[in-house]
Amino acid sequence: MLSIAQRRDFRQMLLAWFDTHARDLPWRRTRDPYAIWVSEIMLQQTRVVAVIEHYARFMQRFPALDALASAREEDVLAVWSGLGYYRRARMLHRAAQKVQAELGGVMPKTAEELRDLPGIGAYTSAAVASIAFGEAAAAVDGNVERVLMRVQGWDESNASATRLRETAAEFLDAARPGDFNQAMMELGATICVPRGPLCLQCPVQPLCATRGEHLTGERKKMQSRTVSHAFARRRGRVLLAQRPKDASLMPGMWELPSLESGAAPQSLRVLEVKHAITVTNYTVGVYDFSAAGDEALPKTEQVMRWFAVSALHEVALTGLARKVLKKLGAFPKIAAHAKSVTDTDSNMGVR
DNA sequence: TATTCGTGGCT
DNA sequence: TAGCCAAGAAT
Repeated sequence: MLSIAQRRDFRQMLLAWFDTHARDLPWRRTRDPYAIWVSEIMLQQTRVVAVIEHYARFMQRFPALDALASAREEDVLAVWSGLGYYRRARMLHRAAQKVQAELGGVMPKTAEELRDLPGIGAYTSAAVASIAFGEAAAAVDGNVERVLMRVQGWDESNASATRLRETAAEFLDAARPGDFNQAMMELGATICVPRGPLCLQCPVQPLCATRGEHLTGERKKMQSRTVSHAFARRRGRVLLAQRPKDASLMPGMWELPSLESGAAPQSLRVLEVKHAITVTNYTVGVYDFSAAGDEALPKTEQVMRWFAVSALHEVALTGLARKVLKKLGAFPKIAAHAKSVTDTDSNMGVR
């Protein structure tokens, strides 16, 4: 364990490094608590590069808390489409409505109060409170845990969550808590990376007990599955199916209609893609029904609807559906702003 | 405490 | 290429 004087040195060295090496990220250019909140939710278990695009679109569409609170959930999901972990979007939306309805549209300013909002847990409450409001709360994410474990020379046998939280609080720079928290994460994301840490570039290397990789535990191995989906495009529209509202995975979102394996002739097979969702690796076969008659379209219990290709930006698509539609040239390259997203009159007898 | 929730880039 | 992994929260 570092001494009090060593922890003071650690803060000084880390913050000096952060002041000169911090990445220029969109959410670091604002002090708007709402904007910082949105960024923190998007960044949960999601890489910075993946967040940047979605963040810009989200803030353009929902620039302030009241705009998000008054939006429809399906429109929030459409902007979130492709980012994954869609529960985050639903809870962010609900939390905005709660702040608007119960708190007069004013965000809570302490970690403790933020913690009561849907989707805000131990990490996010501390991150928002420290970055947006200057509260001396230690934010402990995966980066911070890894940095602390290496600095202390701990492995998974002696680094409990409680111990890491307590240690993070002891390390925290109470004068610049927001910067310190971000600096710890920045260090973990760019220098103290999981595999092959760049110790020679590390600003706190002299204080680190490990100076290299540390032991990590076993990972659960992935399952593999083969699935088939139907693609049908007619007169600028594509046929999509809605996942059940009570599905555990991506409820209510739109995807290509499912096919029983072997239900479609091989002659219609136009594409094969690999797609991993949580613990399963999918091999996805896509069958083109565009030229087939209505009677040949897959029979399914799912709700199905024809969508204009030009308006697919406004639809809450699954990432897999988006990927396949892009590969088949059925996804708009420029953002469309069509008012009418669906055309129920062209349902063509499909259940 | 252990699972479940997406996706894409990297090695 | 087949994993590995990311600014976690809810249940």
